[in-house]
Amino acid sequence: MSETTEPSDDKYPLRSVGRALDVLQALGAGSGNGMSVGEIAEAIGVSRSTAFTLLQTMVARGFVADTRIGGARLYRLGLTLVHLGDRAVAEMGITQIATPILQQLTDATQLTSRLAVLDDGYAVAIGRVDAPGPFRMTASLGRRELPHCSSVGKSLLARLPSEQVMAILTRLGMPRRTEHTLTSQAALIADLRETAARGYAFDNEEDNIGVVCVGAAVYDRTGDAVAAISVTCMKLGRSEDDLHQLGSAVRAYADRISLLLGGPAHSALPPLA
Amino acid sequence: MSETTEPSDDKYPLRSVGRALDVLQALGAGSGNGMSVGEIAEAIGVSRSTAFTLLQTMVARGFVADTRIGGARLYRLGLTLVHLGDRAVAEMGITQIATPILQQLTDATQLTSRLAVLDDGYAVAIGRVDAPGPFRMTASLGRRELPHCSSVGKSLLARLPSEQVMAILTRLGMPRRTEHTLTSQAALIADLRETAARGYAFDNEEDNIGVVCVGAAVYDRTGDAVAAISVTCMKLGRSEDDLHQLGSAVRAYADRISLLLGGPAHSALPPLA
DNA sequence: GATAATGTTCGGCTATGCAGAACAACGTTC
DNA sequence: GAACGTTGTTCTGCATAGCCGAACATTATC
Repeated sequence: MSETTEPSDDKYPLRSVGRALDVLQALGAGSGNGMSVGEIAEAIGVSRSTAFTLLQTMVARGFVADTRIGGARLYRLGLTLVHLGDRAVAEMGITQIATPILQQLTDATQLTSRLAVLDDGYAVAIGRVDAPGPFRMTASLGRRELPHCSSVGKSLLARLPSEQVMAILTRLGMPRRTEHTLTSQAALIADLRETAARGYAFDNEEDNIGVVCVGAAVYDRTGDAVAAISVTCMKLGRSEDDLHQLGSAVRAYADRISLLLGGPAHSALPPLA
Repeated sequence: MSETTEPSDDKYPLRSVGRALDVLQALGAGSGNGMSVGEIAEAIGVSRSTAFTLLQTMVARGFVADTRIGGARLYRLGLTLVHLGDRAVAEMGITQIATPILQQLTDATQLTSRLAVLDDGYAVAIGRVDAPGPFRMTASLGRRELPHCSSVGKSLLARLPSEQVMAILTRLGMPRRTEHTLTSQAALIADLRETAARGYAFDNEEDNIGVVCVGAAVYDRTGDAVAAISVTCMKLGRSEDDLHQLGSAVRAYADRISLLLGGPAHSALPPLA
């Protein structure tokens, strides 16, 4: 997985600020073993001295941590970011309510479960309970994921008016991730209709071969889908029936969260506008 | 809790970057309901137009999220920060190993448990498992906390050579937080000696009246205290004996994490240098 | 010990980012 | 419903903050 951090064409008002953010994203995309000044400079396309100055200011504030190792310095993401990320999640409110239910869902299914919201059209996970055991299924938080090949994305899109869905899909595109990815708006909207009817969504190897996710939406007082939850598992040896059974289980847990928010269960939803 | 975000005397190389980071910290310290351009401008001490430009660049990158509400705009922390915070924690490695044990500790004690490391002398939580029930004991992640009045802080300091401890204490100061806070280096070092001997540390209403924490250090292959765990509870009606019993329980769970890291249990530690 | 590969500092030119004021879009009040 | 106040947004010009390249310092490598 060689993610290249593109120097994000600085057409933004504040160049130095943009570059500072580039540094953070480069460190976030990096191998995790830290980066040297030179590496960072190259990654964001500036001179070493510029990168150095950027890093200095961010280290002073705890946004970047540095560790000297002999004459060299390695830079990594600082813990201030942990704090801000935690605050950002806390401000969303849903997380505290949902996490215990996610834990129950993971206990019941032995699968990694996630909580996600729609952000600017993207599906973004804001909570997670890892499956027991050393399985290390990469479930990162806060990363923007395309909604058309994600169970939480589809759960959330399913309750949106189709003009809005089409606007989002047009804006973000529907790139093919696997041979099962739905790449036409018509196909996806048909899938969303089914999803809305049954109350749970599938990602059937549409994002990664061999991996399936099952998601269901969470509704607040106003009946809007404000979030979605999902579980992730291996396709290997699971029948259609198994997946549908999993689906109604996930939907049941989602309904429990909706209940805590004062929202309706899926079965009590008003029809789509 | 009226935390004022001081405009952090811009004596840093890059002014605009420093201000951008100020904006993030202001949003993090804010009420959580979002802030307007004007509020932010005032908080960090710049003109409205400057704040506006700063916000624009950060919104474009997802570091800040904006929500229009009528003609007004409210800014809050963006989800990109969640991603970076998650990456920062993931890069520390310990978290994945420790979290299941923290969960067990919380299950066994019904108390909120935390995992923390020493960062620049400060104690910083990087993992947390909340107690069941709606108790809302504020346990924020990633915030720098003074080590002299924290059970995790004291657990970590206890295994450091006393010159280093004194250097840290001198640098950070030992402000009085409650009537029980240890405010002299001599008193704290005596406490640390006891802590090192028994393998668990107390914060006995030293940070907040009515709240006690019990912590224990986690050791890696090299025998260094790389992290510490703790539980937090109300003082109300707990005897000395109860707390010591809790202490040896926390120590036992910390030892389990050390074991997973290939490090020694507390009882197998070499004597201090 | 010489060479290479870093990290760090310096200085000068330029473009950048700053503030303040003008403009626009709302909400509010009488 | 019109005048006002408030807040978000754009504009413009000047000063300086920030960028690069090159020199210097430091540490690994052979």
